Amino acid sequence: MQNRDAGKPVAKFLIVGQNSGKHGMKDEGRMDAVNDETISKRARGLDRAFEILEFLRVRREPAKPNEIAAQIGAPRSSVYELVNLLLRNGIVEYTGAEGRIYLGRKLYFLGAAYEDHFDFMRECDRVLDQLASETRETAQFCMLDGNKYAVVRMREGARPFRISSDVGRPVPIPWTASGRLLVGDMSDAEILDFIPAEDFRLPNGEWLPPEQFIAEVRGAVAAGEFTFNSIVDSFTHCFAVPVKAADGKVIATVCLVAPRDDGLKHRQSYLNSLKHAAAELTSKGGPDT
Amino acid sequence: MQNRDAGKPVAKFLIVGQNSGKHGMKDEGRMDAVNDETISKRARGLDRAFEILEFLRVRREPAKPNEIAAQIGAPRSSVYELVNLLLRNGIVEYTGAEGRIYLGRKLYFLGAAYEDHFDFMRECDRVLDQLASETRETAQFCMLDGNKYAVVRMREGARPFRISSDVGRPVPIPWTASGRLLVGDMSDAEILDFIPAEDFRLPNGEWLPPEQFIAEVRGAVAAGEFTFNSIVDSFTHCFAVPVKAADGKVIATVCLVAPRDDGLKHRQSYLNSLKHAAAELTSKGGPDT
DNA sequence: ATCAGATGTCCAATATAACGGACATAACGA
DNA sequence: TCGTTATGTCCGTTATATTGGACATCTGAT
Repeated sequence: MQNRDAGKPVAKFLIVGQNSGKHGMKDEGRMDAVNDETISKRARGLDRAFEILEFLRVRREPAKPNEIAAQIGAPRSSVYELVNLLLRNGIVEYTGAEGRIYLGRKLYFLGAAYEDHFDFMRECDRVLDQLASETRETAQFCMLDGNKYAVVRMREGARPFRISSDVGRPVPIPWTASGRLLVGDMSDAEILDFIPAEDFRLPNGEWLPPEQFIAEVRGAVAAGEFTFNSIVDSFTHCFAVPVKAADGKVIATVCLVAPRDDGLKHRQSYLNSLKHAAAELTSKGGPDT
Repeated sequence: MQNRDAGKPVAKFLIVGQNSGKHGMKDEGRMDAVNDETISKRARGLDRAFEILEFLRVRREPAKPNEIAAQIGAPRSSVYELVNLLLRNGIVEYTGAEGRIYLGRKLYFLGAAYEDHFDFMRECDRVLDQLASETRETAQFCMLDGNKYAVVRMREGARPFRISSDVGRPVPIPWTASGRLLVGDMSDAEILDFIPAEDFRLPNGEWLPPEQFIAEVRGAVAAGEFTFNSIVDSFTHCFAVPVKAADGKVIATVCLVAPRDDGLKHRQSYLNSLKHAAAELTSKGGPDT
């Protein structure tokens, strides 16, 4: 469906949230929204606000404040208050009918500024373009988003029926080929701690034993690639290779999503293209150091 | 410089923040950040947070928390606190060296979701593409952002030296051709109230008498177009025509930015293309009703 | 007509977020 | 060397933001 500007030129880079250990600012909390332990009574407005935005983002359609409150389990009065603040700031907007609201233009602008900042992303698009035209398959650039996998950038292939996915939609790591590479730098324990247990339950209901997943991770890292018939559907074959930062850490992946028969038929040539692409991105270095 | 995906396909629409009068939610505050009257002592965290994001956006490069505090005139301790919250949420990220921070990936995702939601934007890109290829000039889709003008979508022309502007950067309304159309629905008093007085000071230091501006507005609305040698530089000629919502209100403009000689030479044909483009967008209706 | 749920508004109580200012380093010139 | 500035941290005070709940409509179902 989607397909956000798999297009032409475009912006720049993307940093891993690696907090880089040293310079300043204590690393306190970590983790997503959830509190650490003692259930603190009142939630912070700012956190709630981003919960609302996140809710709208995954829902992908407008909602009424009342409904939002119910869905995210927040006090209605708080949500109304926050929604008003967000409206004032242009972060959310009234949409068409019925006081429903949705993500606002300001967010678009902020996102655009993010893109602009990173030269790497432009490079990334160039590489994806080339990949897609070489293989005629859908090419993607993927990263971790918290403890989920997400497509950051995508270029659809040149088929009559194109395969694509939502940019930015969080997907459980074990469901994806890239997932095998993106957690490659962690120890077994870290991986198990990092990935929510329920994410090993595949969309078809099957249970992927974490040990098996970890074994695949180790294999993928060693091989510098991972390919499989996707486990989220029945017709695609996925190819993923790592993109590494200067220090050798895996910061992203480049992927191809192909129909199964084509995937198997062109396996070697696809992998070659992919590795070439990843090498180009890797050499361009990571963050704007 | 920039040039965010003037590219191919892409997303959807864009709503005017028109608050549409009726349904629910009292319209309280209005306006940008600034308080209404009594200088309330403490600023709200959420507002401050977006002030920070906005600051980074216009600055267009990373900054240290300390510096941000100084620049936006906020207490340092507050800024440090907020920055930490934003970091936790992935809204801002550490960038390269020195605890500097910048807009984060999450914002990119939120912005992408905004785009996706609106079919109109896809249509818009199609129209801009066509405009740009017809005329070989830079084509833009512009709207108001609060009480400023902003380019929402852009397609660069096919010249060796291309003309472009930043997507989303706020520009004083009187500096732009589109500005003459975008405030066309307001009364004289409303216009003067809406546009900050200092925005009538042009970038070259000259003072544009508000009466003159208003006269131009009335003329532009009547003609359904506005063209002039840009007052922000010495080499461009700008063309703007309105895009209207179903109710006839001007919600946006489509523009061309051309070198002066070409602009004058092809004036009529450019205007024709532009009006055709605007008509297409207008007929596609506004918001996702 | 009646009822239950969904929706928006208002308000007082109190947990706490924003603030100012003190403190500790690091970086930098003179 | 020393003083000055830039930077990050910590903490007590207090203004206030968040919250629960009461209220008022509106809707649709029965």
